[in-house]
Amino acid sequence: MIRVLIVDDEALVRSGLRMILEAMDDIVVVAEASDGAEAIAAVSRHRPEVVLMDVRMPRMDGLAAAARINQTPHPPKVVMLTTFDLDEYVNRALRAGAVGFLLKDTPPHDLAAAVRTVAAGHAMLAPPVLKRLIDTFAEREAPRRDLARKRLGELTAREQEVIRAVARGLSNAEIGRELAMSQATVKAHVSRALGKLDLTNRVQAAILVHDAELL
Amino acid sequence: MIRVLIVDDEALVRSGLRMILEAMDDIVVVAEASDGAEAIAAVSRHRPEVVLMDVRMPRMDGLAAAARINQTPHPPKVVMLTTFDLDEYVNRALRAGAVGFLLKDTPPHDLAAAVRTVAAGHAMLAPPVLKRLIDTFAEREAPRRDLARKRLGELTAREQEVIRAVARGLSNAEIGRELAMSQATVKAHVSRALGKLDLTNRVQAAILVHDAELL
DNA sequence: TCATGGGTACGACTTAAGGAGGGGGTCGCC
DNA sequence: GGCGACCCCCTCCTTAAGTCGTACCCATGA
Repeated sequence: MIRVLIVDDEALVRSGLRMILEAMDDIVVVAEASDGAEAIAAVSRHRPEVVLMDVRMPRMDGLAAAARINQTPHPPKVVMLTTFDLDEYVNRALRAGAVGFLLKDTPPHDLAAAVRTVAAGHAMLAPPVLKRLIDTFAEREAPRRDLARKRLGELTAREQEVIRAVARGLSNAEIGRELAMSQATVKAHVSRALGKLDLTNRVQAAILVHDAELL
Repeated sequence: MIRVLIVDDEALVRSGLRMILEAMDDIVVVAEASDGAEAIAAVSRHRPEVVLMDVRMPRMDGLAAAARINQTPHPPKVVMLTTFDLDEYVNRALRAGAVGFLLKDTPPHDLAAAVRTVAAGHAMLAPPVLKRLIDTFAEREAPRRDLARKRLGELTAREQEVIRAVARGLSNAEIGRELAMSQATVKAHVSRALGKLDLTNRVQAAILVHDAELL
């Protein structure tokens, strides 16, 4: 039997979820809570394996509650529920330690499957949410990274070496030692690189390298 | 009818997949290919909606092929297949534009469901893969970020403001103008912040702020 | 062939950053 | 009222960073 805690500020939503889940013979709803604070209390009292929790709630919201719940000794798997798939929620929820993210219009069958999936230790995201996550991951980050790489690509090999060392926080003297060139040459490379990249100081260059995700 | 292209270097795997998929009455396998190069040719010839492609193949591997396929005008949805859930593959595959990632031991029913899911425009990852993705996303990055935040938290409010401005690549003079304080004060704040953080120059501070993902 | 241009390298010079050591001021708290 | 923490500012000084001019190597091609 998978022990589930339902958290939502609307009683109607809670009873709807309860009905769906209680219909499964391997799932039991051990408690309900109507906000984050109650949820935390309910977790320690009822020790559920899975928590289905709304994102938006009065007093303490689902994200904060999820974070708190995941700091307890043997935390249950937290699945966030939401009406809309707002991606800032997704990222924050995952960082808060949630292992699932479902839309409230998920069909009963899928809901039960999701509960079983997370109870089995797997992560589970509704397709639109997953798609959004991938988009964020693969595309939203990529343009800045790719632009940064492209810009760095305009530098000569030696300039790139120097600029990467700059981005590690090294001084010109340290770079000179590391790359076996005089400090004057390091400065010349940095200066030429800054000119090519249209930057005014080495901190900006360091930021660019970090955006390019090249250490 | 969902038109599918199967790409794998082993004929046995191809016929296995074909058998599973052809058993579904809404899916048709329009072609097979045995490596990445063939896959690209087959995509332009047969215009499939979904491509099921092995990651590891001779000549051109699945990741490279996926990237090339996604550069074509109306690219099909690419689902990567793999035996093991090596996460470097996952990240690279998603960056290459793949919208799905399945393990080869996926049950027939799930395989068909995955094909329908991606054909419907959704993303689809096998649970272990998804879990790994989330872990990478939510946890592997987190420690460094949290440590950086903790360290920055030791600074006073004003010091933090100054250091964040530093991390944007501003000079002391610019920071002074922006925060309405003299350049001397900016220097004093920077200097004390560097001392507290045990750093030797502003580039290192900038890196720290970027690790903290603030700004 | 020798002229040209890009890459690399250096030193001299100017400007920015950082350190040391102060002096005030406000605010909250014992 | 004294104390500590934070904030703001200053001067003097040292060191680091950035700019400019120049020189050399070497490939490319007119």
